[in-house]
Amino acid sequence: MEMDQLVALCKRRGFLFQSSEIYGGLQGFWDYGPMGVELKRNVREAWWRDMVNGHNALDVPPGAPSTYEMVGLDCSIIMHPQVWKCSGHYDLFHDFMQTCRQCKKLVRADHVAEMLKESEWVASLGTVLTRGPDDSLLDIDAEALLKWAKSKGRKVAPGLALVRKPEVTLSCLVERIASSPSVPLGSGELLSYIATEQLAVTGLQAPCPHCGGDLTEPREFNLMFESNTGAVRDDNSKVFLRPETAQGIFVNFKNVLDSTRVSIPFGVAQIGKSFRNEITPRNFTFRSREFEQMEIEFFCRPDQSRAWYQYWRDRRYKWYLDLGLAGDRLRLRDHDADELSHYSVGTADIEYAFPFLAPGEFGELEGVAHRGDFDLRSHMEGKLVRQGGELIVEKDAEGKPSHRGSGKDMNYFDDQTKERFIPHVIEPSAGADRATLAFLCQAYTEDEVPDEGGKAAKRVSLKLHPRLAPIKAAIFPLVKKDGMPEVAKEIYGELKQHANVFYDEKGAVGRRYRRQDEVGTPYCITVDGQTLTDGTVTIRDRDTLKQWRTKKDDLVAEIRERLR
RNA sequence: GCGGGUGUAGCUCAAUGGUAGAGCGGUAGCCUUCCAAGCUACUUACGAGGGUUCGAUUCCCUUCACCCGCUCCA
Repeated sequence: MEMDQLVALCKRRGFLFQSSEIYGGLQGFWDYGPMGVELKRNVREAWWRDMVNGHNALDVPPGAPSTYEMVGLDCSIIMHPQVWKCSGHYDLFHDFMQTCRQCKKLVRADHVAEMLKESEWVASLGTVLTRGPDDSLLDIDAEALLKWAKSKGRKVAPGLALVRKPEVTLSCLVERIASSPSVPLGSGELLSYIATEQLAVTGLQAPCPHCGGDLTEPREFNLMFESNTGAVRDDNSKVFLRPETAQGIFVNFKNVLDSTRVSIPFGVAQIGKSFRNEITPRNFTFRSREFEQMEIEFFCRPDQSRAWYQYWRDRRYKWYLDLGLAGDRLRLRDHDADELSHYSVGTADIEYAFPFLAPGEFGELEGVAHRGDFDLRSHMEGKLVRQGGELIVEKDAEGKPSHRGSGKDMNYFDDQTKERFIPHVIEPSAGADRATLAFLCQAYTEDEVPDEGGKAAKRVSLKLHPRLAPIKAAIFPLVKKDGMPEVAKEIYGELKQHANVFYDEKGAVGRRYRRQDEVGTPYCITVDGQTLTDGTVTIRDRDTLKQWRTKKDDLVAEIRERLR
């Protein structure tokens, strides 16, 4: 399936529109149409029902170490700025980036020095320099540099000023050495000199690790949306739209404990919007700047956390399978150790092979992370960093915490064992929009069905799970006469009390079937001549096209059964 | 943020420096007894702003959005 076809169908049938479309659209923002809003609501409700509401706290679910409780929360989108400072988002999401003016590549400012050490062209340059034991430069051989620039350098560092304008660049370097011969020239300074084309105009410039070209000044790419509270806009009034829903759960940990009588192990669930000012929103709704998360923070004893991690990882994977994502397009991938976040002991991604990705590539639907006690401790003690194997409070130059925590005690007291500890956290964090998109991609089907004359005709249908389908059933009179519409309308009124059903009497019945196929309606109920004599109707299955007769009085029970 | 490509009706696609067409769709009606039938009528577009020009959808500039690559991100 080509993504274009799905995008076209989504627009045509009212699943997804570009935000603010009449004004040309806004990158990274999307609107759900009348069909889309039902679909996404069904995704959310399936999740809430399966994870929270419908969870039986008295039974041990398959694969779970024990029984557990589940409750929900709905937290504000804008929270105290200190929340994001302690969580690490404030520092992490303030990346400074530099662009190479020659090769146009984008690099993180704080990675440049490290990347230069590993750069191919720097290594090549190193072969013509003489170094002392402490890596300082002993001698600058202008002849050798020039020779390198005109041969090897031309290949590995085409953007380097020394390569593009060797004489000009070298003369600046020579002048520098002549003017202050007592100050030794470090290798970093040398790299800057040979990367600088017009010293007088631009000053020294940092070289690009890729091509040696000159980098722009570091510019801030803040991934958190900012706003201000109150009338005065200054640094003190600055607030952020949450980049994840999780922190609302952590900061309410004590409130939940004190108000609900839950005891460990238990999970707190939340569904809500989050915002990230992504540099490059791409791939339909997959990477949006405003998106909805479905997150669980599951609190447990540290010694049981691995078992719970395993449980949630498998439980969440199965959830997608049960709702129709194909096993060969869905995978559960454990992160490599070097890929893990600074706080995580283990993380697995649930990924789907979206059609916009290259063959063999997968996109993340959900991350299931073992977060240890990182989050609760962060809000208790202040922003944490890993040092050796330990998490310690990050300190500034004066030795004070760089971001002070709340100071509130996040310990849990176990009445059974009389132990006091900070619970460990398992976090299954799912994207509602990504799940919705995956279900749409999976459901999109083109097949051939015989038309009126018996010839094969192309059909587009959405083979959505009945729980997810926006419209659960459509009710048609076969023709618009002989009292059929009256009976059909009666059935519609009856069913509408139980499910989102749709009535249609316009045009040929085949056309009405096709229209429902395109929005994924699993069942079509048709009132025909026989209905008027024996009270039965036909039910037509979207995927098999099979039809069978049911007494119209049994319809409510049958449809409800089929929608479970 | 950079480079390349693309923007004409709800969708797919034409034509044009001088009144923008079609197919499909949608709406209404007729007809129609099970998979997009037929007939009639109606409906709807040059992404936005500026410039050149007597006149711009067409040429130029800017901008916005989408696609591909870089980069980033989960």
